[in-house]
Amino acid sequence: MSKCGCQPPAEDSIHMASIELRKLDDLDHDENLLACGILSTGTGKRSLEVSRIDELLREKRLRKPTRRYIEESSAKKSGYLKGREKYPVASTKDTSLKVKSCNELHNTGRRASTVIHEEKSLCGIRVRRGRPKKLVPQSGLESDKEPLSSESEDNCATKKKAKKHDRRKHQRMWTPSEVIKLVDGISEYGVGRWTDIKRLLFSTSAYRTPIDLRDKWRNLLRASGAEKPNKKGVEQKQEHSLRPLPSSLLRRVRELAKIHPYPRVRISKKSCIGQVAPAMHPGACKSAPPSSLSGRRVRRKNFT
DNA sequence: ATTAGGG
DNA sequence: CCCTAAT
Repeated sequence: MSKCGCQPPAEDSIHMASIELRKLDDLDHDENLLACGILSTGTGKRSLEVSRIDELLREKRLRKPTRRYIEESSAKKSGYLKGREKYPVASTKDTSLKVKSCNELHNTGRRASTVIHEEKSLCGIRVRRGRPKKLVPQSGLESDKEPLSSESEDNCATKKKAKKHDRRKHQRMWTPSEVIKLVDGISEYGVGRWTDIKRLLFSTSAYRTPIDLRDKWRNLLRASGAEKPNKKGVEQKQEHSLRPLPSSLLRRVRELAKIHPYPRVRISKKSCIGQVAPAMHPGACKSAPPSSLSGRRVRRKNFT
């Protein structure tokens, strides 16, 4: 009978133990395990068990847990989870850091190899969005994780083949529901209010920074063919995408594109003389009311 | 701190 | 997506 609740050493005791170790790389626990093993085995085949335990210990000593490994392992076990980070301030810190690094690199000139190395490792542990860290399960963010489909979220990311292509570390597919929500938010609050939209509609998303929303909107515009009427008769190829957007969405996007000057009115390169901003109809667009320019940072009631 | 634009 | 410049 094991009094400490540990399983008696079995064939795969090592495996189990390793898992345990990974979970909580703690010496105390390890010692507990050892004690448990000894106790449970009693005096019978003690030598054998002891040797096993010794092996176990050695194994542990050999491979260090490594926080990264722990994190990844834990994350994978729990399905990698869906949250990414918090989106907010981390980016700033990260950016500044990186910028500084770059500056240093430029300043020091040739002997940058060290710096480069540093930056690489820095990128490796970058916390901006890639690190699931601890993450809470989908407790609160169900509103976003509609039961629609796929939502594998993780495996469809970017790790597939691009390991060295720094750009696009990780992308997440936009689910139809997300796009709908985005369009919804844009139609409600107007183009450009990305932060507001993010806070209101994607507050639980954990990924999807305001910039992402804007980018997605840009892509939507491109996809809906609402941009660039093309002076010449060149027809826009519909770009048969692998993920054809629902026609309803397309229509909405087009509508929004009509009333929202996202790509900002194209001002002629040389002359902006006759360019008058096409006054948008008051009722059509709630965005950019000149009067609210000062107080546009109003916070909506947002529940956590 | 956010946004727009470009890569 | 990521980065940078501009506000």
